[in-house]
Parts: sequence; structure tokens; C-alpha cells
Amino acid sequence: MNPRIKGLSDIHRTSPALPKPTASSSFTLFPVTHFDLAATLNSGQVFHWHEQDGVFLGLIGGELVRVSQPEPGMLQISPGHEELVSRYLALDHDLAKMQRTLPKRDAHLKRALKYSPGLRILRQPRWECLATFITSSLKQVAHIRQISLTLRERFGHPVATVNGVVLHAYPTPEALAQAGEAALRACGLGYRAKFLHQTASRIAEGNFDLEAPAALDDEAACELLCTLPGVGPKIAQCTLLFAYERLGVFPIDVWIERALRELYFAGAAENVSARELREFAVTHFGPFRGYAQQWLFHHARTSGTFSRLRKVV
DNA sequence: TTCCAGGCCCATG
DNA sequence: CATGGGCATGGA
Repeated sequence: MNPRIKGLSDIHRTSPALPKPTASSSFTLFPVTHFDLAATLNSGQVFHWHEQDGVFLGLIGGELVRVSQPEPGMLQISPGHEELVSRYLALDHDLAKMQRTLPKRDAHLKRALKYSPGLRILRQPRWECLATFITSSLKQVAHIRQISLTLRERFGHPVATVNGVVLHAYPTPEALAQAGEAALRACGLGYRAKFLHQTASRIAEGNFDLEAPAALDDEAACELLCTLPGVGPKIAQCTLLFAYERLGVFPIDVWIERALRELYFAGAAENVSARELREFAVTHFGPFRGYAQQWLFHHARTSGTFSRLRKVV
């Protein structure tokens, strides 16, 4: 056992410590509209960004990036990263146009949209997104973040040191396959360790091509991803939405399921089958329902306006 | 202490 | 095809 490997509780105390941005750091100003950096990076799509006083520091692939939003219409981006960041943050998505395709008379969606109108669907690296969501099943967002950071620290390539804090890239499939199931389990993964290890191994050995789903339609891509261990419809759809630009998929997790039942089937919520919920989502929210899903999810989780839905930070 | 978490797998009707 | 139990771990 490597003595440098600390217990999870120690990791939790130390790893989220934010590297302080230096006062002299330069930046590029980048005008934006319909964009909310904090809502986007804190909406449960991604789990590794460090935030302090509105400044977000993190890795996009293997690149250290610093982003902040000093005013609604302006981003500060670390120099040289403008293109990388705008692609990752999907600044080219025409939110106004997509919002016009949403159902007109939906007060619930309208409320969620008003809560965080600038929340965008990211373009994440495929493997990082898939692997993170494999570790997400039956876990709270805060714990997914812990697991993600621990995996990075133990098996990811160190990219940069900022004020004494080392930031690591997400470990490659090869690194996780080589690490072994037991070492993954020691990161607090529980039963998910086997799934993550098996999926990483399959990809590392060349028995699954993460680019293959990109050539298929949404349904076929989902079925293909679901052939991987630990990947079912929900995780496959989150991956398609957050890493394959499939804005028409609608992942249904426990939050969305309760929100849909409570908001759209009030009174008969207990009698609605899972099949009916899926049908409703597809027919009601339109071609960009992935966005609708994310606005509803973020509002349901963090607004505290639901009586029966517990607020989790 | 008990309940629950951005579910999946597998065994039954 | 739909439903139910089991599953590891840690925070509330």
C-alpha cells in the first residue's frame, strides 16, 4: 500500500482547497450573452472545477484554464484558451433560438428557465464524462465530486501546480484498467469499482471505440453505450447530452422523475408509469429537451422551492 | 439511527 | 416489456 494514499476523508479536506488566483494573472475579455458560468459549472454536469470568489479554475482535457464572469456580459479567460473555453462552454449554442422551441404555456419550465437562463449544456471530453457518470449512480453530487478528484489525484497525470495544489487530468482508460478494481474500490467507489474497471479495460484493450456512438443516431448511440458495464439508459443519455452534443436526449434521474410527476402529473403521480414519463418528455419539451431537462434538474435540486424535494447543495 | 443519493444488473411475471 | 430486490458508501 502506497503510504501517500490517504483516506477519503483526508482527501475530502485537502483536495477541494482552491489554488488562489494570482493578482497579477492576465486574462482575455470575452463578450457573452445568455450565459451563466457558475450555474453551468455547478449544475451537475461536471464535477472537478475549483471555485473561489467566482473564479473557476480547472482542466479542459490536459489544459489548465481559468475563467470568471465579472459581469453578466463578460467572461475573463486565461490567455490562449479563448477557443478551447468557448467550445467547452458551448458559447456558440443559440439559446434564444432554442428557447423559442420550448412549450409556450409551461409555467414550470418557465420558472426553471427564469431561475438560471444562462445555464448551458457543456461539450465535455467523452471518456471523462462517461467515466464520471459511471461513478455517479446512486450517489449525491458532492460525493461524485470527491470520487472524481480522488481518481484524478491517484491515477491521473499531473498537469499543473497552482499555489501548491496539484491539478490532475482525468485518468485515461489505460490508467484505470492498469490500476485494478481493488485500487478503484479504495477510492470509495463501492460496487461501481467493478463497472468502471471493466469499462475502462474494454476501451483500453480496443474493444470499444468511444467515437463509434458519434456516427449513430441518438437511439442507436444510447444502445451502444449501454453495452458497457455499469452503463444504463440514464448514464448513457447523460453522456450523450454532455459529451456528444445530443441536445435531444432527456435523461431521467430521481430528481427529474419526481419533478415530472409532481409538476405535470399532480394528483395522479403514483399511477404514471416510467414509460408514460418518457413519452411525455419526448412529446412535450421539443427538439432541445436536453436543455429543458437540465434547467428543470438544476432548479429542482438547488432552488429549494419544492416542498417535498429536499434541497441539496 | 435511518434515509437517501444524477442507477444498474439480474431474476421473475 | 415491466417490476422488485440487492448493491457500497457517506452525508444529512
